[in-house]
Amino acid sequence: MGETTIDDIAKEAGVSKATVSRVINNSSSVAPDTREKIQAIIDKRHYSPSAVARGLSKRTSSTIGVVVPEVDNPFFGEILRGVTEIIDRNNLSLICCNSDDDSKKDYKALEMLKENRVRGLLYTPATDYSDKKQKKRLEKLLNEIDTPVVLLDRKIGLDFDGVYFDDRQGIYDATQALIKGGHTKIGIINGTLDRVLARIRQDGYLEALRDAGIEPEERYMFFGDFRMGTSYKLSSQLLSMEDRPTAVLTCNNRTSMGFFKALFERGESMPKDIVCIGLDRIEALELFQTDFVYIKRDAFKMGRKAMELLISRMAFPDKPISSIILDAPLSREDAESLKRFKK
Amino acid sequence: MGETTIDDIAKEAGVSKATVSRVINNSSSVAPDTREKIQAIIDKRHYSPSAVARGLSKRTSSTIGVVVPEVDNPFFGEILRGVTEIIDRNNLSLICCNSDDDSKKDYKALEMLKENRVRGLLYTPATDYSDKKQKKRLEKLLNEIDTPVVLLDRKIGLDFDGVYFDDRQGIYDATQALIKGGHTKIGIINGTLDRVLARIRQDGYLEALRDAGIEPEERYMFFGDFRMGTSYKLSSQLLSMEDRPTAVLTCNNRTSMGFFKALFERGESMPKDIVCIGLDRIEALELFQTDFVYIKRDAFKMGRKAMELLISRMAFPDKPISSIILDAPLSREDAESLKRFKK
DNA sequence: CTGAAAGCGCTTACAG
DNA sequence: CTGAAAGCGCTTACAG
Repeated sequence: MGETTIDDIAKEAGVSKATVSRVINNSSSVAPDTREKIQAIIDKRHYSPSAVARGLSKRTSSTIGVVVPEVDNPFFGEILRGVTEIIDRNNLSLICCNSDDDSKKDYKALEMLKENRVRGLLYTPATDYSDKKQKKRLEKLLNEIDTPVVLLDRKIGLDFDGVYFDDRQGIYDATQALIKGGHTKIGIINGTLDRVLARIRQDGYLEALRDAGIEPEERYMFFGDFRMGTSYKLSSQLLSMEDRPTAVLTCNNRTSMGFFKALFERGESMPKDIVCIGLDRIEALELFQTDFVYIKRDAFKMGRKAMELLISRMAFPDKPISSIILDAPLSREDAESLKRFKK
Repeated sequence: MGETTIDDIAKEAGVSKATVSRVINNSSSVAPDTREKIQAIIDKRHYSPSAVARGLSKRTSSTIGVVVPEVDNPFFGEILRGVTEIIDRNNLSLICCNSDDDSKKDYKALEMLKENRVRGLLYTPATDYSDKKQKKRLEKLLNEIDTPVVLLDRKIGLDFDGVYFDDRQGIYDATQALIKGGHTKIGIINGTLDRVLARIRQDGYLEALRDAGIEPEERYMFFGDFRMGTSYKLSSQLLSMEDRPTAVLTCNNRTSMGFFKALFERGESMPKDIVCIGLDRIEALELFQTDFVYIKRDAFKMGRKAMELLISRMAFPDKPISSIILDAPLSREDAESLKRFKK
């Protein structure tokens, strides 16, 4: 029988579809009794207007696009939960893309979102697009989408709104806490420095060392790719060094996992044999490793903030570009906990 | 300047928009040189046709709807990764909804998907809709959406395609493995039995006990809600029983977490003090609890299979309804591992 | 308060 | 091989 359309309703009610449209949208005034009659028919037939027809007609859509690099990483899962909460509250809908940290898929997702004429875009770039040509191309594409965009978690030096964590400060504080605990040989398992995420973290680490008058040692710095397997290998190397660090920073949740795997495999434990501060919570780890201190990033909040920023941008297209920086504090800052860092 | 439309391209090329449409869609033949000319203009202007206008015109869309109860649960994260993989491969797009296991949000999501005239629907019901009236209402809504639907992970007794895990068999096997290890007092931390997910698991448990001639003991059965906090409480109760079980089944990943939290808090360990088989992997747990045996469900595969089933349903609307049952084997079945279950 | 008409950006028979 | 025209299901000035 096909979907019921506004025409069907209009006919059954004996009015024009303009009038039906008015009651649907509660726009200009409609005589109370015709409104009721129309509403009754709508209810009876469970009619709901086509969002796509409406979108075309109004030249605007109510769908938001989001692209994340790893849907199955709890960090992004939390972000998505935050995003969907605000989406729901505003009667929007969400087209969700997974880029798998692959720039090809990233482009493809963006193209798709462009075709879908999304009303706004939440975007976590798959890579840094540090190559100038690539960046130009990305910028062009983003502009073609011609809709507000809010960057998520990863800066790429383009002029868009964004929500980020203060990872630099987080790592700085962590490093400092370790130093205060008496450590001077502090290792770091990071990503390669051509990724801005890694550079920022490295900066926090180096700065804290220098501020404490400690000369950074290159052999204590390990650069991988934020994946567990790589971190596992690097951590094994680190742990078997002759003159190894007494404390280690692991720069994301996957990296921490790799580190602990390597550590436990050696029959060592924390903080007895070595101390570690990680970036991001690892829930299951807390079951037994109750004194794991980590840099706490509230991804749920990031999702909410980003979506709110997007909505505000949609409302005020001309307001100045803004970046929201969320803090990334240590999960514990009480003296009690920090004492455990003592060498 | 507004988005470029098919009209702009047509004018610049000096042809009708019908012809432009033909080159975009590669439909009927177009003279090679006009095709090239048009394509050049399209490329130059980075034109891509509006999916919404096309959808309206073709009376069909290329977007799929998905509703999951917890975006931030790794289990559903994996499912989404599987889904997006097939989505990408078929040039579809995904509208993603999070129901938070709340039937109000569930309805709302479905309504929204209906308005968006999705081409197909992957649906994990928030609740069982076991109330007859509720179920009728849900069925009606699902039918109004008037599009193929594939149920994910949760059966609700409606006549749709679906992909499920064989949890009953999984729990059966787990129970049997414990029995073979000499256990007769086997506890279970399950969800309330008005949820079909819990009933199925309970069935597997009871059946295995009976098949072994063991009389099920009510006091060893605990019914919560599949959340960690609840499981923690129930597990604490179980662990402090006078005549407590020597082995326990935990019926999802959150439940296992709650169990281990309670266990470790008591300073007990596994398998020394008690044995546990869980449902679903807990990656971080493997860092130290390397002998945790669990019922393995490949959520990534479930996502892929479900999306493939949906596509095949879209292609063959009249084929008979089918359910795909994915197996849920023990993570280890070697004698070596199972030996650890020995009482 | 209400309707006729134009328009949103496409596709697709139908002619030629 | 190509174009004019109708239509997809809505919304929105414009009249009345």
